[in-house]
Amino acid sequence: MERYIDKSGYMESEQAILALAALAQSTRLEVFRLLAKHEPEGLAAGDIAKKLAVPQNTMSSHLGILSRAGLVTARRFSRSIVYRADLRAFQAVVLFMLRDCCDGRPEICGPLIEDLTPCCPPKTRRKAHA
Amino acid sequence: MERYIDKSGYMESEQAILALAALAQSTRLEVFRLLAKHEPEGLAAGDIAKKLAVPQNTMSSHLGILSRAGLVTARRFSRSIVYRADLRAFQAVVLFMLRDCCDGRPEICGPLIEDLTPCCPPKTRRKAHA
DNA sequence: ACGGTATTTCTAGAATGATCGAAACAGACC
DNA sequence: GGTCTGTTTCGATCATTCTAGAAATACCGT
Repeated sequence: MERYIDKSGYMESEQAILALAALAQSTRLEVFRLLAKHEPEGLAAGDIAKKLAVPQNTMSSHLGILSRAGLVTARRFSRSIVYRADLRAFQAVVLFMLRDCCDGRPEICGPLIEDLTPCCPPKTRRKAHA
Repeated sequence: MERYIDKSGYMESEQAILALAALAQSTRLEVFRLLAKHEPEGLAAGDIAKKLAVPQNTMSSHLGILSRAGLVTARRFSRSIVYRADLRAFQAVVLFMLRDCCDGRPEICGPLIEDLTPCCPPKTRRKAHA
């Protein structure tokens, strides 16, 4: 891990790896999807732990990892700490992954982007296939 | 990890975690981006190892992990084994992540998808910011 | 069959990560 | 201050992953 420092664009890559590693764990993946679903209100740490049936301290550790990865934000409301998914950060990771894809030949990855409409097809776009 | 088996949609989640874990490692992330850049021709295992300055056996292990995660495909050409990025599989992971996002309220994650045009803006879309 | 090239499997040591009990910390209410 | 509730930090254990040397496999040319 400390061997790739001299690569150009390393900082961004390091950030992406932090995010991917944070998501590559079942509990944390569920947490992120749960928080994405509960945008923009967010959810308190205890509620997340309860909902996913994980001890509070274990969940706290996971939330810390997601937070350090920049994928969630934490804000205190009196006693509770409300977590929210940072969808912009997630978007940045995806963009990083696809940045130089196909070396600028749209015919390769174009159709890929076509279908990237998860829950809400934007104005001028519609899903092309099943 | 063996505690979350009874969750609905587990198989898909397991697949996503496999992919995310595969990408959450600097060498493998570089490999995937390198292969994405070299679509659709692909690259031989040895060339990948050389390009990223990693021993062949270590690289082979990484390629095996990416392959088992479904993110790359391998095909033999005489002596060489040519690897290719499976961008469809990557797309599936992203779609899984965003599936139920915002619980069906387009105003939340709509703008997110707006900007998801990495290298090749599709027909009716153009990049909105720098 | 032999030698050479390309790649993978085997193996083991070092490093990293997950889990959770127990203790500590922070805020709210009386 | 005392005592709840909500959350995090500490510490220890257990499991997983990274890495690469050495050996094995697969294919090609002669």
